[in-house]
Amino acid sequence: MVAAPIAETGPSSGRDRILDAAAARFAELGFTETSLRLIAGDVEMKAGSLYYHFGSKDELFVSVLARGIALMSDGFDGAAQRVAAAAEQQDARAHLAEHVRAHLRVLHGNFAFTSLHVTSFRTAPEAVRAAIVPERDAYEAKWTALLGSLLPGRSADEIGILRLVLFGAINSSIEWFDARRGNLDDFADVVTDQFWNGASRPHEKDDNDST
Amino acid sequence: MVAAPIAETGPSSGRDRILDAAAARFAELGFTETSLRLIAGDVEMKAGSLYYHFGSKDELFVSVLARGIALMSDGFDGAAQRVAAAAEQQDARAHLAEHVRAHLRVLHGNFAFTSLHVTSFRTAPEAVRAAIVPERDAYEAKWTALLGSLLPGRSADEIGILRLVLFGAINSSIEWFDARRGNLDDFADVVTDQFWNGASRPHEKDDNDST
DNA sequence: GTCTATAAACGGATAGAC
DNA sequence: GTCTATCCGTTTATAGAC
Repeated sequence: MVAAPIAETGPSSGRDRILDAAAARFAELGFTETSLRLIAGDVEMKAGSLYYHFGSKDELFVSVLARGIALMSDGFDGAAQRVAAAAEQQDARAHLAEHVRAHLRVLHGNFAFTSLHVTSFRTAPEAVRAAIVPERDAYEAKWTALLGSLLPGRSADEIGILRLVLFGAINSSIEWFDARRGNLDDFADVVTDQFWNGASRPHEKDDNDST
Repeated sequence: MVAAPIAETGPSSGRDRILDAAAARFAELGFTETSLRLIAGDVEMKAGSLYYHFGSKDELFVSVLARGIALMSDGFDGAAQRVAAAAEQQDARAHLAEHVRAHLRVLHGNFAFTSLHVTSFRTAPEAVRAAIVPERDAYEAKWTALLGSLLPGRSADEIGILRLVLFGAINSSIEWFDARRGNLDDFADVVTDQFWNGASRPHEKDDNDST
């Protein structure tokens, strides 16, 4: 599945413009603090008009979250392809680094759609959570499988906890990382090194950067 | 400063009962989704009566957040005292483990007051954030100083990022850790080992547990 | 200290004109 | 496809009785 199909009506159709504006406001203010009147104002429409494109505020939010997951999932698959296509066989650390870079690039490169999964998912209406949980589970399963293959000595329980710890470390960066002040790939390398080698070992720079 | 002074009017005065109920609801539903009517109902009062104890909803939320930080800060100081009083001089890893355990124990042991700092701080009203930022900074500074002393080879920038990565890994546990299914001190040990030694090294159990 | 009553504003959602 | 107008519920906060 591809995350960004061009809509039939063109690149910036009414529906997509609403989706972009909604994502930006949800990311900025949270779900409940964002009113439909505010989103409508951002695309120079009236609140009632949104209901031609979306059935409810919940449905609009689900659409935004679904797009966020689709982008993350595509990013993971792209990283897996680059690893498979690498001329020299990569070691485990380089393999992990490729995926951490991909995750962080998509996360920060589509902030409005992806950050909501970190900040607003827990307090979202139950119906919203239920609608998006399967897609989230599928993405998390990719990571669990990856870590399991990279750390063959660990039990399934340990892999599960390590994934949560890694996600906590990486995803919390949306609350503080500022792309104008730091380089995202550099941060990805620091996190990978910390996770893989530990903070007590001197940091070795990863030169296997892909662009 | 002590975090839990007994109020003049007794252990469960009106004000403290409101504070406890508010914290529980804020943690469960978030700031905006929690109405004053709901909090009042939990303590068998009417919404208007809350204004005798608190000037506004914002002020009530700030009081909850401030108590959360005070508890975390006291927990850190307690860990520091245990380290200083240890008969044998502890190594860096054991020193870190003591503080990670203390942080996690206070975090999960006072969930209603502390989890809000992880889940609801970012979307809180600007006035609320401004009021609580100094206390948060002071707690973070304790950790920055600790990590700096434990990792003398690292630059201040690196220490800052490592603290954020560690906080992300630890604090995100409030979204998934269930004390009924897992042992919190065991998790603290896993996180400490992962942070200090890295996931690629076999896990060595820490026997220096304090009770 | 707690209550009732109410002000004033804002929310999601719908109906029907154009 | 978008607008206007409106319904109806909920919110924080205040005023004054008890």
